Amino acid sequence: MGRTVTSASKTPASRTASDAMMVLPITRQTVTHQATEALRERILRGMYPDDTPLRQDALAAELGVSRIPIREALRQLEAEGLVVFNPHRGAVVSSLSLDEIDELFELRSQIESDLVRRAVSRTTAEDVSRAKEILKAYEAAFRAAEVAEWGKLNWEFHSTLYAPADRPFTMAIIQRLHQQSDRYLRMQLVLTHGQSRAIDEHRGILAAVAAHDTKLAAALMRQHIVGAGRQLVRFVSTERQAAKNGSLKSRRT
Amino acid sequence: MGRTVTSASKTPASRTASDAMMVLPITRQTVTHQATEALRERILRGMYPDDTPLRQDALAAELGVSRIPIREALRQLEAEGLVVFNPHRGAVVSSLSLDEIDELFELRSQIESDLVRRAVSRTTAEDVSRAKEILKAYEAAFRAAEVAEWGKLNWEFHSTLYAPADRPFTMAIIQRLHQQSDRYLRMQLVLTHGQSRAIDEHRGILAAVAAHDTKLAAALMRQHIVGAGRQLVRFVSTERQAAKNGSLKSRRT
DNA sequence: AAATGGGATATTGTATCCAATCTACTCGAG
DNA sequence: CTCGAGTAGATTGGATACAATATCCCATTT
Repeated sequence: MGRTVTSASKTPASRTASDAMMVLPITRQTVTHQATEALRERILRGMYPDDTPLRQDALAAELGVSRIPIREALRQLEAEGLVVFNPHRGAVVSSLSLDEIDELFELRSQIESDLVRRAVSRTTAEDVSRAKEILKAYEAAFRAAEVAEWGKLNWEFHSTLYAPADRPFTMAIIQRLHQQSDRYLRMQLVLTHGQSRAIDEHRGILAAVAAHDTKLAAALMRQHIVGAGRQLVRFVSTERQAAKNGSLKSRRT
Repeated sequence: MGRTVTSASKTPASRTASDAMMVLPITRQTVTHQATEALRERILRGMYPDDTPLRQDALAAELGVSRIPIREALRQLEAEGLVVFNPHRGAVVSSLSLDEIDELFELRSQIESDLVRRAVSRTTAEDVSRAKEILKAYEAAFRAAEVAEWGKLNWEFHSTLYAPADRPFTMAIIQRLHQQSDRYLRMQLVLTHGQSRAIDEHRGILAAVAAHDTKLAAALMRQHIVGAGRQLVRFVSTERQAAKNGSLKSRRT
């Protein structure tokens, strides 16, 4: 019974090394696919902040392709919830309200704590050591505030813990929710320079999983996500308040 | 605080009446949008069964448009999980394995029972009477095996119960999961001519909601979904076994 | 001075056309 | 007779070109 790791199937440790060897044999990537990945990456990295209008011509020129693959990519990202289309007016990067961010994290905590619960009993020593490896890289990226790496590694850590549950369908959904939350978490990470309880919490969760303490692992995971959500809502709240005041001030000049 | 009903915002009772008046003023629908809806509808109705290859030329001719809007529609449906793309080989209607169907319903039961739990205390008498109206139409469609109506009404009933929870984000996700499950439930509905406990179960759930019995409502909802999932897995299992035997026999000739 | 209307401009939406790739079939060699 | 190479047809992927729509500015009017 093979476990599905939902597109995060690259082994995390040897990723940089294997990429060149894995990808070269299959240069069979369609331009639309590449455009989708490029745009998703840029949105997630915060290169295009919330509510940025996404001009098809500009994106096409930037990526060196025509508008057709851009449009198809935007459609896909729309369905992923990263952009919003307005007929004849173009697409903009989607923006979550505070309520939606709150809801997002509550939903995540519910689903992901359940995933851990299902996974723990099936988790092998190998799984744990893999998670440990990822966690090491994660902490480095976290401290260095390397937002690009951080997001990937955060997902890899979580998904490694969930993988033994063997729930590909649920994983795909959770991965999208992670995408959405990471957009804002990264922002917070950059501006707070890594002030967070995330590292300790991750270690605690991993320890509980390694000890096969199902209840504890699930509870810690829930707390971890709920806590991160609360913290993030506060952060975004003050950020937006500041931005609003700033725009008011500048409008007044 | 307005409740979001996630695109099912048409009031169900006056739908047929209001459609003509509501839609005519804004004929501003893009062809891509119409194509997306048309194709989604057809897949959900079972007009294109699982694994049907979706030829862009054929679809374009059928809808009387060029291939561009078709391709964009297919991209969107891909992100919704209804079709799968193979580079340079075209799109096919996606197919769920038995394990995935099982997982789908377990996930639904988890999320939806939680939604009911949150909703009950805020449910008004008006909400209940609306649900009652929908249920009436639902039962009629169910008995008549009008698959097209049935699916919509089933979702409307469920979403009406969940709406007071005020969880737009979760609702959007659940709506997609409903889409996936309905594809198979409809098949079952047609072939079993409405043999199901669904009607009684819906009434029971609504009664519990009306009585503001949170625990009972949530428990019944969970049972309803889990039960439907189990029944469906059995049904699809035998269906596929039969299909396989049939194809074996025909291959032997 | 404010509001309204018209037109220029920018941007998106769709169709047509060409290139790249896959599939299936034929033909020939072993 | 089987297997493989090669070629023809079909189909998708992508670019260019054109049409439809929205936005913005400015003139004109009240």
